Amino acid sequence: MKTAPESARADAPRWLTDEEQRVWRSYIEATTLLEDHLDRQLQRDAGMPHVYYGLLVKLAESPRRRLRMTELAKLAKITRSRLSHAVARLEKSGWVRREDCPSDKRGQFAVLTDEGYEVLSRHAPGHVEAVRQAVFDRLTPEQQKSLGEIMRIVAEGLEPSEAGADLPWLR
Amino acid sequence: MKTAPESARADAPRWLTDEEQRVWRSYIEATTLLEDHLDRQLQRDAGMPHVYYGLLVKLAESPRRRLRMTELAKLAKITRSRLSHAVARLEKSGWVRREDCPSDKRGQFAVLTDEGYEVLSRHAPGHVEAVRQAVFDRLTPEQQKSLGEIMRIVAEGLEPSEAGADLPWLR
DNA sequence: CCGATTTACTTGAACTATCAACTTTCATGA
DNA sequence: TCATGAAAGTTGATAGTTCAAGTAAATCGG
Repeated sequence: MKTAPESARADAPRWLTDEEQRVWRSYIEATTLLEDHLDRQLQRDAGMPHVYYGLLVKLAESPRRRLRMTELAKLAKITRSRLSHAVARLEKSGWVRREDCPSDKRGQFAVLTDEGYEVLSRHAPGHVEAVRQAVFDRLTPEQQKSLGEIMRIVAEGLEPSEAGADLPWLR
Repeated sequence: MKTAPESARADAPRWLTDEEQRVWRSYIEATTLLEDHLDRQLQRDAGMPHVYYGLLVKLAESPRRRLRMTELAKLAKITRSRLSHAVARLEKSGWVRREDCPSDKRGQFAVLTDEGYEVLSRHAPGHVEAVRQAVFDRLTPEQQKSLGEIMRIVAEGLEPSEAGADLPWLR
């Protein structure tokens, strides 16, 4: 009778097959190259890294162009600490401003300034073009669909709070 | 007769459709969460970020466990500058050592030390397990195959030197 | 109402990344 | 042989990220 591999840590590691390795390497290469590419594109054209651009986008899409810090951090999938630093820098650039939350004195809103909105509008075309050229223009519609499904699955699996992943008795 | 959109910069931006946007957002979320996840896992367990782990892997796979700096940088898809700093840190940790290249006095080899190899062996199981849980365990074989193809295409499209992308007369 | 937690957010230090500038060596072609 | 330019790699300054620890306000359980 075999022991069920409850604690994989101790068991023989489930190595990747050759094919899985090829997939994984391609993943690493593509994501590294792409993130670098977009970072450079945006840094050069808009003067900010890709993540910061993403923050402005989230704000622009939000009612009254504002979001609570924690909310923004969740949407952008970054830590609150990282966001604090990022917003500090975006504030210095004049693209975001902070506002106190009236209902919760601990709370802060990050608000997209007009200048921030302007920067976004000005550089959005160049950015989507870069994304298109790097990704969508190269993939068939089926591949695009597939990519969406796959990334959705992976993202969901890693979503912080994994709904009690380490608290199995709560499931 | 319509003008061909040769210089997309000036034309109406080719915005992403709603579906394309969803795909793109999922991509961003998945890659952000995954890279963070693996960084934390490796930082906690092995004391180094994911990229550095990748460097050790490349070295371990190479003959005599060594690579020229430029070669390693190319394989890992990072700049030589970044690599210089990274190797300096890995040297400090005792996992890599530099060696002069006899045939080219400008050249340097990065060599994986025994200690480096040991660290790698020790933490590889935990790392593949993390990759499995986050990615392969969640995808069907078809999805895995599809992911490989897609990432290969994207990576190739971004490969530095794009084989004369800006030298169209050479194509 | 009060003490204990939790939540919201910030801070500073240590670390990593980027960019441009620099040194050294190699290759090329008069 | 010599000058010129390219290649290999490093460096230092600046910017961004992480982690642990911190403050202050809200909430929860008696």
